[in-house]
Amino acid sequence: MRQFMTVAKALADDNRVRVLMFLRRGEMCLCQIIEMLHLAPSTVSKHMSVLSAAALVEARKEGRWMYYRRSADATPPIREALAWLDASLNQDPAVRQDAKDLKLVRKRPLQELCCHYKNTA
Amino acid sequence: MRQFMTVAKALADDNRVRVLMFLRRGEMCLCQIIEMLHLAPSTVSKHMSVLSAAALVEARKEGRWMYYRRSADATPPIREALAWLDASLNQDPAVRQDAKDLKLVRKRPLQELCCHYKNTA
DNA sequence: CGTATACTTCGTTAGTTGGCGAAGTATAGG
DNA sequence: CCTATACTTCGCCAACTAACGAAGTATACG
Repeated sequence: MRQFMTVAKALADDNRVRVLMFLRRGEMCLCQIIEMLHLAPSTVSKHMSVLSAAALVEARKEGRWMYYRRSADATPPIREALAWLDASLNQDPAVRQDAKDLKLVRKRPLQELCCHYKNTA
Repeated sequence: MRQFMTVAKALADDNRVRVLMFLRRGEMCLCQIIEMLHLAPSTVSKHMSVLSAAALVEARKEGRWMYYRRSADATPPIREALAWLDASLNQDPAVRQDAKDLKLVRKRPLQELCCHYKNTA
């Protein structure tokens, strides 16, 4: 029950759900997620730790960068949760717009994105 | 997105999830749910309105009593959500204990249960 | 080393949510 | 009608949460 509620509460926030939809297409650097959400780095970092604690995403550190992806070896409950999400939001206008924006963000070099600490590009 | 979030937020509360698990076995009167949750009638009523707004349950009025059941003609997203819930919690100890208690509550006549307003039976 | 960069942790604040009891609404029964 | 009962709505309070910026940690690079 406790475990289920951790997942349920993780899914009860718009921005975290958006991130999970971003990650359908593969892993992302934190700075890319920051760019997509237009939120403060500390806020996004917290969101990712919530998703991570719920085992909805896995994290990987590479040098100074953190990469996140949907959990690969997810348990059946987690897989069902993500299936529900995908089924519900696949056709969603906001999610589709995000997917469009994401394509552009993925094309930009990481160095350009990772400057959320001096300017708000 | 908005619709999905309504459902996700409805599932982000322990007591509401418990109610959805109660309703696996068929419809229940509000007073039975009150008895199971041991919460104030007004609180339970609010919980049920949240589940109702999310289309996770349907309500039926019969005289002075309100009956609730899992939505019969639920949309695919709602069905996926409930499937996720069932898959995650079927083996859960707390849910199993609730199921035991529920069997006893169902056997008691409604008149006996519906007295949450004078005594706390 | 020391500095810059990427991220995390901490403390604060504003908004949300779950709980209650009191008051309001609706229905059954005298 | 009038009362009792079943539920809902409202107003309040305590607890939680998302957001931020400032300070802290870790890694690359001169």
